[in-house]
Amino acid sequence: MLKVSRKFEYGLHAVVFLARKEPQAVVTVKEMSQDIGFSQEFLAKAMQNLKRAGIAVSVQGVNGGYRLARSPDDITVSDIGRAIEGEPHLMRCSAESGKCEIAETCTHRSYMFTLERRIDSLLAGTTVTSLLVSR
Amino acid sequence: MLKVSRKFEYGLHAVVFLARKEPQAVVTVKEMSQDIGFSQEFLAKAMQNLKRAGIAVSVQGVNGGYRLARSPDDITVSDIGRAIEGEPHLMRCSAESGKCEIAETCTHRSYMFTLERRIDSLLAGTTVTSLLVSR
DNA sequence: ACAAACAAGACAAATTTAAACCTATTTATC
DNA sequence: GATAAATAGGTTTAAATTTGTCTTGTTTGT
Repeated sequence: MLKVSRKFEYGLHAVVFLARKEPQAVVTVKEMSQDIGFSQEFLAKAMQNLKRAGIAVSVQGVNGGYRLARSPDDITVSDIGRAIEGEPHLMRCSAESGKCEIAETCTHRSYMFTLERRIDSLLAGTTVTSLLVSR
Repeated sequence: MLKVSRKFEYGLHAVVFLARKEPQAVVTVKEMSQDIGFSQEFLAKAMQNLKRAGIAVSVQGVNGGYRLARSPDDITVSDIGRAIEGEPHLMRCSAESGKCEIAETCTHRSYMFTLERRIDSLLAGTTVTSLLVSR
């Protein structure tokens, strides 16, 4: 219940990894995947998602790699989730009306949507910086 | 991102359906699936989960069916989620240490666990009764 | 006895996720 | 300019999960 994908885990680890480096340090996918122990190719896909979402910036060519596009203070778990898994949609009807057979007569949708927003608010309130301090 | 399974949706609908009936009314899976428009066989599986979790009570034989085991006030979205999809585990390492390659050296697990608990608290704070009032 | 209904395991189909493969492009260095 | 390191991204394969169906059994009111 409520679990995130492995790709999300990879991406989150990578962002935390980059956040621990000097602000503008460029790190290769190879280095990250070796340090973390994940599939290099698959982590590369996650990094591409993060790049397209404006969370990471890529540097091509030799000595290339990735760095964070902005301060860890300004990147949230919600941002990473949206970048890799798309918008939060607790129920199918939230993703697209018509996806649920009884959307018209359903009386509890609106409350579930509220719940969805509250969950996302929790994720949006968790910055990468807050993940850096070990507790 | 963050989506629940179809089985969960079916189960949630069924619980809300039962909650709208008189307290001890027994309803068949057939009636519920026809009213709601879901696969009868599959909804039956969801009902079995709800029964095992002590959320619904089954009545066998002719005129049998299901009724809620307790007041809608005392059934939460978290209960239904646990009954159908199991415990909430945002990350693999929360489900079982050793499921993640870097659990030992991972510094942000604990914070993610906190986040997991907070999300579950939101679900646990949403009773079926609160889903009944249309807004 | 019969029919309606739940119980539950086994199976099959469909979908999603994870991973691998391959080709192209970019760019620093020699 | 050639080369090698790296990202870009599409295609395909493999694995896992979800969804749905089928079948058999049990319970119980009529």
